[in-house]
Amino acid sequence: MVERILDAGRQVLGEYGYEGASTSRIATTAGISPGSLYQYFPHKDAIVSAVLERFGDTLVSGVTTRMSGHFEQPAPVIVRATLAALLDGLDVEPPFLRAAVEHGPRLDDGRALRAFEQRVGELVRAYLTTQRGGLRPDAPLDTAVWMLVRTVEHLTVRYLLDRPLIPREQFLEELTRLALNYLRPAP
Amino acid sequence: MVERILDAGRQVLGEYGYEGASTSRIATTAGISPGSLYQYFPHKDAIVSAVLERFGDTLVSGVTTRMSGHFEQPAPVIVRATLAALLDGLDVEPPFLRAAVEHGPRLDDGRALRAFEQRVGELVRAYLTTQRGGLRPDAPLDTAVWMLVRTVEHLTVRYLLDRPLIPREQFLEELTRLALNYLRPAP
Amino acid sequence: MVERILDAGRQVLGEYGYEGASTSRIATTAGISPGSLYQYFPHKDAIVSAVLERFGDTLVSGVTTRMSGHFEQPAPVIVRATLAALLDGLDVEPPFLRAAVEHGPRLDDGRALRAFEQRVGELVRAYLTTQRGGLRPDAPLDTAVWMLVRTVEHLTVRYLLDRPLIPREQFLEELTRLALNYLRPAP
Amino acid sequence: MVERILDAGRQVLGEYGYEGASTSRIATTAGISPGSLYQYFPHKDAIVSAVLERFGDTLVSGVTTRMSGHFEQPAPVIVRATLAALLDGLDVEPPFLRAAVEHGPRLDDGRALRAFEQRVGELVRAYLTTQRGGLRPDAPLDTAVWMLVRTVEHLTVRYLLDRPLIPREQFLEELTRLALNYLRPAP
DNA sequence: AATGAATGAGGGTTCATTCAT
DNA sequence: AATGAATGAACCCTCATTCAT
Repeated sequence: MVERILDAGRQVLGEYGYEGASTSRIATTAGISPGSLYQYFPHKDAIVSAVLERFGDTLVSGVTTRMSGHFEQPAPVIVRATLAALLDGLDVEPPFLRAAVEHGPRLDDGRALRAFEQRVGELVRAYLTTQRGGLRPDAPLDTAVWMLVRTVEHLTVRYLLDRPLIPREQFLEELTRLALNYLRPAP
Repeated sequence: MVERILDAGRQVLGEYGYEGASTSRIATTAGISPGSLYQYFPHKDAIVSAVLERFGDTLVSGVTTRMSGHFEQPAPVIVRATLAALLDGLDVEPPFLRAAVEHGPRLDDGRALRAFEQRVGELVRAYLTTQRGGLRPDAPLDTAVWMLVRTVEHLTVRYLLDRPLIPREQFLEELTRLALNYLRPAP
Repeated sequence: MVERILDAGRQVLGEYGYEGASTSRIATTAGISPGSLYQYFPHKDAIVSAVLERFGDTLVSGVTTRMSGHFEQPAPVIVRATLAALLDGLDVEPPFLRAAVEHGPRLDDGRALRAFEQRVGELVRAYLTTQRGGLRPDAPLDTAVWMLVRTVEHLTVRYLLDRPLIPREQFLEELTRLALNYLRPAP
Repeated sequence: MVERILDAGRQVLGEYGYEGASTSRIATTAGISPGSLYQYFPHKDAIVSAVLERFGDTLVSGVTTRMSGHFEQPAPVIVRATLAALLDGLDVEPPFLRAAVEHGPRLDDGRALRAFEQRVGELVRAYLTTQRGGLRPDAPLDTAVWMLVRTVEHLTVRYLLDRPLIPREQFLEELTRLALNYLRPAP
């Protein structure tokens, strides 16, 4: 039933965005009564927050899965593939994505977003650690991870929401470059 | 009078954030009646949008001013100084900054935000053009600008809102590196 | 307009009692919209409380007026007349009276009820002071007033709400006796 | 099981008052499920009513017990002792007492309250009958009983709920006097 | 008998917007 | 132009009661 509510919440957010996601709409979509929502969630924003959390989990899992087994490939290939996976995972209904980025930071104190960025950060950090050789030796790892995670996340989201006149392949190409060059040793 | 409304809107957003910025609060702060707001703006979000637009203008002006006359300095210096100016300009009341990034994209179809990014983009593009020599010759300029603008903007905002444990100097250092390395020619 | 709301509140409480006095019913009865209630009262219970307060004021005024100019009459006559006035003043729609006694103590921390009893207490105290001669000399005045006020109030209300098989004249007779005998000197 | 529900109801009313006495809270406290309440009571208020009825029974029993065997004592002594017993019996958690007096009259058509007052009335009537000698010969017995019962009940409750600055001994003294003087023969 | 998830009508309240003055 | 009282749709949430299991 929690599942049904989250599915409904996800669907309503995708169709109507955060403002249009009233509890009654979510309940109707889930085929239940408004009161039932409150058997499983303390208030509306907890539903939205949970939907975002699940979305984040799915996203990280998907990316991780798609990456597994390609770690032997050269850096540009694997990084680009990862970014492509992220781009695909975030390519959802714009109202939903907008709700995620506009309200995620506020809901449940940003729990869902922080968890997502935390997990992506771990992936990045793990990767960087294996690559230590080719990196600037003086790079502050924590800071670098912090920046890379937010950069790729934000650029991907903006690419999907603003639909700039940039071909997808070029976008991935450049984003890969941005990430890889950042930690390249000074010449 | 428009000015008075914008000042009030700015102040209210800074103190109460977007959710707390009711029309009556803005009117009271401006010393006028709620109804009068509608003589100058078609609806509430138009006020917020105009506040954001003015903020963006001020920001760009400030950064531009602070940059003028330093163009002869080496790239890392001038870039870093620009980013520092941006960081200072964005260092406002968190509720206001949050309102700007969470609601700016939606209000008036993102007009204020687009204008801001457009102008920052022009600065970046102008700079890159003068630097053409030291860049990857194959870099797609438009795309690069698009990415750089959004990257520095977002990282700066996140740095201010999330207050990660990264020293300001290091943050500026790394952000500068991220930007400069991106377009470095391949080795 | 406050007047209109109070009238409507009074009427709705009289017809439907406290439970049936929804804000929308009050607004409809007042011929205004639900939202307008909140321009004049912070929440529903403030309306009810104000209605009760006004009722208490009216009641005390009425009793006081009806008493004025009869102070030279013998004690039993004036006391009985006062009680009759109180009985008449409280003889309103039972749902209203019930709302007053069941919810008055809670609303606004019992403000309306306390004010009413306070003022009735002053009347009683004033009367007793003039009668000092015929009273038990050891009677604790404050305590006596406290008891008399609540006794006549409660018995009157109960008489009206429970409609016991006691003729009105007899009720007044006995209530008068109860009050007067209480402070009679010991034989 | 009925017993368990009544115990739970009593406890919940004592802790949370009428408004806080939700069926689920009562069920939880009783260690059963909400649905099971309806196997033994037709609706929530029937539970509250039954709790009040039981409380009234206990109260009357207690007072009666404490009185038995003191009937030979002089009137002021026995009356005062009875009132003291009543005061003690009513000295329970304020939320419970409040619930009893504010909602008792309404629940189950006032059944619990009427039963209580009926039984107290019988005690009073029995006492008065034995005292017939010292009373006003013209006193309408039913009316006198009706008034005395409600007077002592209400004043006692108000004394406990409002906590006026009246010492307990004085309160009992005066209440005793109020009751005894009422039926004293005219001088 | 017992469960407890599901119900759903109804509640109080907010606030952007309007419009008679 | 300026007012600000009035609007009213829409919101989130509660909880006594039901009923399939």
